[in-house]
Amino acid sequence: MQTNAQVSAQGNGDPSTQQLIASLVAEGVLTDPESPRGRLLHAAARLFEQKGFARTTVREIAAEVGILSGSIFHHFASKEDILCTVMQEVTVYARARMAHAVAAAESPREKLRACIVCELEAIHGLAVPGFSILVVEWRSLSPDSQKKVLRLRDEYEQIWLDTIAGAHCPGDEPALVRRLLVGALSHTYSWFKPRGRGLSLSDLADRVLLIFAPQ
Amino acid sequence: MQTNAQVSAQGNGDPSTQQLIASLVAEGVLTDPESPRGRLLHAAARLFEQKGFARTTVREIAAEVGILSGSIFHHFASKEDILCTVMQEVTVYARARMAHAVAAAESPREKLRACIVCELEAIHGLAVPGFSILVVEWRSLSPDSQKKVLRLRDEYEQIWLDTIAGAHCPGDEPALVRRLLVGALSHTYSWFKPRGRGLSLSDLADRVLLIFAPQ
DNA sequence: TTGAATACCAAGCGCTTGCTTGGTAGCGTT
DNA sequence: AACGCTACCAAGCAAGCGCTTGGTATTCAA
Repeated sequence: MQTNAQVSAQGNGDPSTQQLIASLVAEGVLTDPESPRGRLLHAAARLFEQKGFARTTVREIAAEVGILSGSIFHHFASKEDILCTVMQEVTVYARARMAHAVAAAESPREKLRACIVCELEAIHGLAVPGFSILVVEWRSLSPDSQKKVLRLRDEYEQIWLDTIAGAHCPGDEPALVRRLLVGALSHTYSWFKPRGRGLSLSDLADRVLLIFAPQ
Repeated sequence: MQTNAQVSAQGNGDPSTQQLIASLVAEGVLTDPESPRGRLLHAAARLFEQKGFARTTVREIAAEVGILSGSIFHHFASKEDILCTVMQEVTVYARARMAHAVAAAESPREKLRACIVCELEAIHGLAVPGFSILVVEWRSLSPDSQKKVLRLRDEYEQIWLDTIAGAHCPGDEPALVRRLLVGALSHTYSWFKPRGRGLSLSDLADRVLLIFAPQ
């Protein structure tokens, strides 16, 4: 494992990102983004994020990759299957990315900051395309599909809980802090613009850290 | 104004709640809940909250009040018009309720706590049926409809901002605190159960206050 | 007694939706 | 050359959707 490679916020182009994706594809937990199935998943994620699941049609997803709507069902059992797969792969990738960032940080407080930055980058489309779908479209999933995603989500949340526990936040209730934090961070999606001239993402992370882990 | 009538969390049955509604109806800013239009709005709010806007059909809303689907369009121009009206009336009512609670509290810190409790009660369906729709279904609204609701929403938010400014939260940035707070509180919808045997709503409000306004 | 307004029904139109079916082109393997 | 696999097309079905239209029952004021 390369210790000096802190995951950057510059998107999907840089080498360390591609390396992470490649290793996850090799593990079999991520679909190859170059494959037809992979390209469909990316197109669907983009559309679901942009317009929402219910307002996105399978015809639009198909058109995005240049095939007809019927051909989608060669790769997925149903429209919901697409959403479920997107959510699973997004979760797997986000988890791997955050684990990487936490391992690279040194102090407990820096580790917590790394988590915050990671999730903010994910929410704002700087690092994990489709991440916001996990929050917004949760109810569009059937109970069975929810269980599948939840199993992966638990692994993601465990990193958070361990990190919060290490940082000694007020009240010493990591689960509660995480719950308030995930809400606060998710909601930044609807007001924070990382490319604006005001608050930067790094500034925002500092402000959040100041409130949830003062000292 | 009756100063001793703190708005309770017991739902829609108690006298002070009915009095508040009646006065808003008299002002013309709320539809009479007994009227056909009012009953449709309540049914729609319930269904939108339960199943989401896209997954609720006008036929279901109509059936809920015992009429046929076509008859709905005697009262509303479109399905979206129903959603927009629901959101407007929910906002008006929530604002009135919170203004009342803030006025009844004495210290700045207690006023902030009153806001937190008010919004938690609203989110968890204890006081303002349909409140969660404002958060979850925002994107289901056309830009024009969004503007209409936003104008009312601003009045609601102003109460929050003034109250936060008075309580001197860390960083002294009321707008930022409110933004993190609204996310944290909204998200409690997906994990906090006010009727459970664990944390009570009042306990939760205390914990939130401890983090966002320590002292 | 008339007329307007309100609230609703009965029927169905036009459109979109997710998804199915039967078939084909290209490609690597044997 | 024959096979099988992957990826896709062409056509369309069945169902559900929001919404329209023309008409009726009831109520209440003039």
